[in-house]
Amino acid sequence: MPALPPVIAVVGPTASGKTGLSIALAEEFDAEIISMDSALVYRGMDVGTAKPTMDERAGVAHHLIDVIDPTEAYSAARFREDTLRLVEQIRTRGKLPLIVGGTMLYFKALRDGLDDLPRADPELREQIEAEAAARGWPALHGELAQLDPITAQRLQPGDSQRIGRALEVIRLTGRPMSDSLGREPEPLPFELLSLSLEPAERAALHERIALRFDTMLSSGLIDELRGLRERFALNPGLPSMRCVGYRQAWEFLDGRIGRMELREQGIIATRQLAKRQLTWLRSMPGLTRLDCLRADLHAQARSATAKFLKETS
RNA sequence: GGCCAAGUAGCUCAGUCGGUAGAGCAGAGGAUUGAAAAUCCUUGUGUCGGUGGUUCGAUUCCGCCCUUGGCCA
Repeated sequence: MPALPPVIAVVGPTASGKTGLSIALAEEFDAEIISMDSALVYRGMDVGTAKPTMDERAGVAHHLIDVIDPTEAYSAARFREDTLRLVEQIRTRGKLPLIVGGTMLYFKALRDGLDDLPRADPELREQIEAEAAARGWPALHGELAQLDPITAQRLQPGDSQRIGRALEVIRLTGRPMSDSLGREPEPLPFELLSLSLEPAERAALHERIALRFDTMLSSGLIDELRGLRERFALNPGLPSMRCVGYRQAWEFLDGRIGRMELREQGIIATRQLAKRQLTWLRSMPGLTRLDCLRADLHAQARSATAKFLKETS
């Protein structure tokens, strides 16, 4: 049976060195990079997302960066569609697809697929949001318990996002969300090597996170957000403005917190993000785990990649 | 040097009319199906600054000492 074409993924928590490693791998193996990052999709959000610079992108093609405005929303489903299409296109050009990022829901959606559910409906979401503001999320959770007891049971009464989504699905389809879940996952049309960058010492990652956030502040994170607020009709509830760093900078620009709190809370939020990403990674099977703190990380990644390409050719 | 206040969890603090203490934040663990850098759940033993005294028993009352603020010299 013919071997499936190879694709490489580089995943890991924030500040684990994905960008640097992926560009090195792309140059060595003639790859194009597909960004798997829910924050890099936003045009104009460069500093606070640690987006690869124009220099870094000059030598290696990057995809799924700067694809929407900060007023818009992307999704796991769109990522999966876009990525499957891009993998095909990149292979047509004779290049290696290299998927890089830290948005683990997107990664799961890519690997396992998604069930057949309706896409988000902004107006309906607004409506549900308004109901929640009036009655509280526990009340909507109670309503969900009537309409979709299976889903309601696995959700906490305060889990606004999932309760809202479950109600949205019912109102759009007339059927409970639980009816549509749990089909057999379809296999990916390619062979995937997943390199997972995980720090042996969490404290060392925390150090990097603090240093990087200070760099973001001195590189103009606040000015960047100020400019975005002038160019776009933004509000703090938008997915883009809930991104780590931007949320805190927003509070700072509104005068609700000072510079010290901005720094402290930004670093804390980044650490908590990294922790959630690591929780995802620990639960995921089939990853090739590398210690992102080791000096020979690139060499290890290179040799794992070369071995994989040899096996799949 | 004198007076006053404060020293309790990594941080900010509450509290014990004397029976060895608990919140928020941080940290840690977990969940995760079209907003996911989101959203949510679980998790708190620490010489209660030190040392003497009173007491059956002191983190709590008293003395002294130390540290940090403030005021006065």
